[in-house]
Order: sequence, then structure tokens, then C-alpha cells
Amino acid sequence: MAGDQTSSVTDEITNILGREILGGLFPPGATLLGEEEICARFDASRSAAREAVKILSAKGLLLTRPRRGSRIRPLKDWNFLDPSVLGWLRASATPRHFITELLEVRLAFECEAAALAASRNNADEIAAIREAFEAMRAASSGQGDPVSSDAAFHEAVLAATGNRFFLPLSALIHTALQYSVPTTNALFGHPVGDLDAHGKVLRAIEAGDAARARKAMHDMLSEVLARVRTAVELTGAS
Amino acid sequence: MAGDQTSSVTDEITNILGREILGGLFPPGATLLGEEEICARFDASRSAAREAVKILSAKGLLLTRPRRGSRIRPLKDWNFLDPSVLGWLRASATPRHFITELLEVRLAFECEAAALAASRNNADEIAAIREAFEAMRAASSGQGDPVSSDAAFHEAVLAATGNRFFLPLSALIHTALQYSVPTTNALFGHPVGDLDAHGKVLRAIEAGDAARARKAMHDMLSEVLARVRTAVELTGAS
DNA sequence: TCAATCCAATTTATCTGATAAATCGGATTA
DNA sequence: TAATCCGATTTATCAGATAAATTGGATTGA
Repeated sequence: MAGDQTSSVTDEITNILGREILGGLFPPGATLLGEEEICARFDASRSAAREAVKILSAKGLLLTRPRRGSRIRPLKDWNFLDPSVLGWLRASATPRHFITELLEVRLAFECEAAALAASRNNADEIAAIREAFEAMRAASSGQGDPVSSDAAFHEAVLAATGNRFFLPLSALIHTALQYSVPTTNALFGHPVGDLDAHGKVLRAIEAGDAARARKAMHDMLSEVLARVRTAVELTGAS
Repeated sequence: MAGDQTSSVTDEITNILGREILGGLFPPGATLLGEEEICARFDASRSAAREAVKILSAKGLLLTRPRRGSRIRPLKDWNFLDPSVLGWLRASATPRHFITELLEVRLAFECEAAALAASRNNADEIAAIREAFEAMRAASSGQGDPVSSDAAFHEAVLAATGNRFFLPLSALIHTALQYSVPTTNALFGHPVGDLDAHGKVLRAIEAGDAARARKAMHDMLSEVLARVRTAVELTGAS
């Protein structure tokens, strides 16, 4: 009963089908779902079934055509960065591969995001990064949630780039942290080293030093990647 | 009448409202849209209006609550990497700022994508990159569309990373190319230099040299950025 | 026999209308 | 004055009917 939230019928159908699709229950090639089928399965009206299908289509998972039903689109069209899609994927992903993929992407764009944040040098947005950093420090001594303050730090960096196209990546960061922080903390205790690493990123950005910010972010994420790999090995997860 | 395609009523409503939202017609803060309002405006049924709203909500633009109507969500929740959202944004973006933002993001992740493609070294997926390269060469001598072959090259690189989270970025690349290739070609003629630059990326990936692939991609995109900036200056676009 | 065309059944798209559930704002009351 | 209650409005869901589009087989002609 964790977080059931009595969601709407449409959301219920959307979430269940989304998890099943991301879990690979339907062959991505050409399988099809019919309206009638969905209504019967969930004992719902056609309105609810159709709205759920529209949502899944909007996220790139389905393509609906009159008479043909809803076919699963090729993987390359799936909106893997969408928050819901990430959630559905998380439910069925193999931990090791999943976290590695997420960190590869974070390494690709967060380093440049830090560099951009440093060179833009927007006072307000950089202040938000520092604020998140202070929240992380508080969390490291037991005052607050370590995952959300960590996420807030990285989201603040994305916002400080002044580039809208970095914003949607915060969902990926959040997913990665939800996955890795509990795992690594359980093995290594509170991530003290992490706090120092975040501090280096913050100071480089505050100094307006793009190159140093890029390197500091790179060092930090490489460290996380190494730590997660160790953790996954130790716990024997696949 | 270019590309009208007689789309469905739902899609029509979705596209018009999407363009208006991305164009900033509705204050992102707290404005609201009512079902009744939408039905009346488009002379459509509530089903069509509701399905359009669900699609826009799925892309992070709206949040609908009983009695409250559909409110515009804060910008940070918008799915700017979604193909439709990118299209709506393109319709109202100021050319100079838009293309700069897109290229900043491309510089952030395409360099790492090239590096990953090189180190994974998957024969089939690298063959696809070469195939796209040959299509680009043909296009440079008038045989085929220069935009789509260029896009295919970069999408093939993303696919060759073996990382699903790079795939959704192909929409951004496609948008960037649709924007920049015609502009620069009109001023500089066929992009011969571009072909050489793509060749360098391809050879580095085929050689499995991650560092060289990363640098080749970086050089190429920096060059494009410089060229687009010049073009925008010359044409006097804002 | 084969190919092209046509037709009918099925499925999605859209509309209409009705009921349930949730929320906001004002009225009521202590 | 503040907390609570209640009614009106709006979204959520359901039900049923018609329109439009597509598939697959039947028909027709060479």
C-alpha cells in the first residue's frame, strides 16, 4: 500500500500498461492493443481507455491507427527521458545495466552544464545551487533527505545553464539518485566525500571558472560511477 | 496548404494549443483552460478536447485538477526534448537564441556519444553510421536530401552508444539541422567542409578511438556553431 | 490463373448526454 | 474572528450512437 494515492482510472490504466510495455511484455515490433481489449481488462469505459492510450502515444510508446489498433513503436521513438517512462523502466530494469546507462548520460551532459553555469554567472541561479549545497550538508548530519537535496543541487546547476533543453534531464538525475544513493549509503555510510566533491563544483561555478567546473563535475560523477559499480558487485545484483 | 494532412480533430486542437503555449500566449504561472472553453473555441466534442488536454499534460505542459481546470505548469516541467514540443517551440522561437541553445546541448552530449560509440565498437551499428555518411556524400552532389542524411548520421551515432537514454535526443538534432542546414547552405553553398568533418568522426569511431571521436565531433559542432552565428549575423535575424 | 477492383465487416474517431466525484467560495455558526 | 458546513461549478467517468477509415476477402475481367 505504499503511495497508492487512489489515482484516477485513466492514470491506473496508463501506469499498468506503461510498466508492462517498458517491461517488455509486448513485442516492440508490431503487437497491437485494441480499445475493446483494454476496456474489458480494466472494466473501464472507452473514454478512460482511450485517454490512457493517448497519453502513452504522447510519450512515444504507441502509434494508433483506425482499424489497426495501437501498435508498439520502435524503441528509438520511446521518450526515455520522460519522468513517467523512467519510472516504468525503473520497475523492471536490471540494476547494474540501468545505473551504468544513467551515469553515462549524466557524465555526458552534466559536465557541460556545470561549465555553462559557470560562464553564464547568473547570481540568483548560482545562489540556488549554494542553497541546495547547504541542504546537502544538513542532510549529511541527519537533517533532511539526502536524495532530494542532492537532486536539488544538480537541478539547480541545470537551471543555471540558462538553456531550456537541459531542464528535462532533471528527471533522469532524480531517478539515478533514487537508485544509487540508498544503495551506496547502505554500504559506505553517509557520503561525506560526496559533499566535498559537490563543494568543489559549487566553488568553481561561483568563481566563474568553466573549465574547473567541468572537471569537478566529471571527477565527482566518475567517483559515483566507481562507487555504484563496487556496491552492485558486493550486493551481487545483476 | 503545405502538409495539412487532414489531421484528426484531437491532433488539431493539440497542435494549436501546443503552439500557443510554447509561444507564451498563456502565462506559465497559473492561467487555466476549461473544457467548456476549448469545446466552444474549436466547435469540438468534450472527448476530443479532453484527449488533447491529456496529450499536452503527458508532455508536461499542463496539470489538470477537478474543478480547477488545466493550469500551465512551470517551465522546468516542460518536456522540451519531445518532438512535438520542439516543433511547437520552433514555430515561435527567435532564430539566434534558439539555434545557440540547441547547439550548446548538442556539444554537451554528442561528443560523449561519439566516444561511447567508438569504445562499444558494435559492427552493425557502426556500419549504419558509414551508410549515412555515404548518403551524405551523395547528397552533397545533389543526390538526395542533405538534411535527412545528416540527421541519419547523427542518429546512427546515438544508436551506436548502446545507451537508450541517448535516443530521445535525435529529435533535437533533427530540429537543429532543419533550422541550420538551409540557412547556412543558402549562404555558403553545399557544406563540403562538413562532409570532411563527418568523415573524421566516422573514421575515429571505426578505429575504436574514443578520444579522437570525441574531439572530431567537438571540432565539427564548434565549426557549425561558428558558421550559424555568422549566418544569423549576415541575415540580420534576431 | 492472376491481377486489379470493389465491397462488407470491423475498429477507431467523434459526438451527445447523463451521472459521480472533487473542489472552490460563500454562508453559517460557535 | 475563525472554523465548519453546504451548494454550485467543473472535471472524471460512464453509456450509447454515428461517422470515418482500413483490412481482407469476394468479385470481375483479361
